[in-house]
Amino acid sequence: MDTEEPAKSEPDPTRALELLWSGRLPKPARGPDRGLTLVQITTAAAATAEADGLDALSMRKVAARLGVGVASLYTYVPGRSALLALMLDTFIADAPLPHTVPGTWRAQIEVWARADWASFRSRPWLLRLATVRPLLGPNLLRWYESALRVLARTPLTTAERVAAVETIDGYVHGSARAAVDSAGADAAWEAAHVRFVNSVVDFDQYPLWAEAAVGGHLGDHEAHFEFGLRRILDGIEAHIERSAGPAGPDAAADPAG
Amino acid sequence: MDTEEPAKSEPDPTRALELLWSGRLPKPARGPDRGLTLVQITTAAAATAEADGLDALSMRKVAARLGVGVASLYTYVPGRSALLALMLDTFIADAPLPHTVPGTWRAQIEVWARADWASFRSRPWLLRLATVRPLLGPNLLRWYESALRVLARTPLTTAERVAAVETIDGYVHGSARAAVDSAGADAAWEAAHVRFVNSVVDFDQYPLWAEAAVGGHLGDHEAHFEFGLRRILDGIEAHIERSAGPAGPDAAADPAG
DNA sequence: TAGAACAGCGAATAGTGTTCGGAGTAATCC
DNA sequence: GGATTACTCCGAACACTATTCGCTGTTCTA
Repeated sequence: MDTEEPAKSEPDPTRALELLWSGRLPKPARGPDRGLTLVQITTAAAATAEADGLDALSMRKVAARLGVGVASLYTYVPGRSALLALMLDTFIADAPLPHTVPGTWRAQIEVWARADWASFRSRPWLLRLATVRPLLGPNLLRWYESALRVLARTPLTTAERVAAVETIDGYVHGSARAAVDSAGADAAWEAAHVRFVNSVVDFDQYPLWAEAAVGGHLGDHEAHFEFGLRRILDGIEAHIERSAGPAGPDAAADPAG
Repeated sequence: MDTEEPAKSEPDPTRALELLWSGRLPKPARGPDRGLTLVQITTAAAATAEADGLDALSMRKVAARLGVGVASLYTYVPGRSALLALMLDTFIADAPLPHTVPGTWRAQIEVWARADWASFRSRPWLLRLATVRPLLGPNLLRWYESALRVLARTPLTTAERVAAVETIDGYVHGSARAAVDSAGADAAWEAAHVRFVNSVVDFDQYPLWAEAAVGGHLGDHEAHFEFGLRRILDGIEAHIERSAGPAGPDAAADPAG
């Protein structure tokens, strides 16, 4: 068990933001050309995270992978935090833009939620990056606009659209986190955990939990996710229908766009 | 920006679990009595987390607060991870047990969700601890059983009850995380962030986002949380009513207990 | 050709979790 | 009572981490 905090309150996010939005390093006016590009660095960092986990992503390892000294990395990127922000904005671009998906608003949200879920499950490090006060990069902003656009097809107010996006996003993050954490467990660790709990817990005192455990329901994260997603969308849909009123058109039937 | 991984795959969680479930240290058969209790250590750790954040919770600082050497701490607790697990199970006990709340199942869930939300907002470190594959301690198990008991008042199946608990829990965690992250931002940092984004982003390209931003909707986490909670509960309620069938009794009207 | 501006980086600083080995203490055994 | 044993406590060390300083060498400009 181990956790971490958001940014060490870096004094100024400006340099990181400039990197994020320009996407490349300015060519030096004097002196030798730069030996690396931002893309190379971001890719190397992602590869390290993929291989060893985000925790083991140290500046030294990234530098080593790139064949440069650690201190050189700091001439490209202001620090580890900025590098993580670059990774997030780069790989978030893989997610499809919700408003380009065909179908009703509901179908669009389903695709978006499942795509994010799948992405977070296959790249746990991305989930961690996405859930700690991200710097607003161009790809994240593009995605957010697209998500709002999906909900703009409904009669929801601006405030409600934002709330709906945050609701779905929060839900996907929260349940992906639960799934990823339990999937990331070491098998031996998990076995020892289960053995201990079985040996020490009086099952009669926790009958419902015991029933769920023996039924194998406690670890079925895929099913939990789908169940919850459906409930949330049902709830939003009911709210939309109420908002539109019985006379209003069903916005869900609008063509995609 | 900064994140962290779950456990460094400790070889064996057994010692930590024993501590969690016994709640106290065995009296030594030989040698001097122990100078500290588990409660003292957990309290000191929580105080450190409260003061400096979870990131700054180092074994050295906890030891210093207790007036002992660092190495001594390791004779009480197998490591930092175990200490964090103890903190979680200790402070989770503050949450009310859902099934003891008066009212319908829906009222019970609302209390539980809001209590957790409030608890996470006031203790950001608890949220982090709760969202990284927690060791199952006695208080966490008690809470989970209680949550299942709330849903056992409805005609949901066992699998659905678990899914509903996970849905609500996932949602609360996910949206609390978003709220906590943005609240924890340094004011100067945030100001620099906003200034940069305003100077660089072409608002016309992101009209919906711009509209939400100027309307002040992007940061209203409390409203987002309430909106989402209502939708989720609406969705669950509709599902329950469908399950019960038009002839079935409305489980929501059952007396508490 | 001198100087400015830069790239790259070795070494140092200040931290981290954890372990090792020894000193002191108290109960037990002979 | 004296020796043994099991224990607590902890200073120092190990192997890491992010970040910064100051130096070397390169390239462009005046």
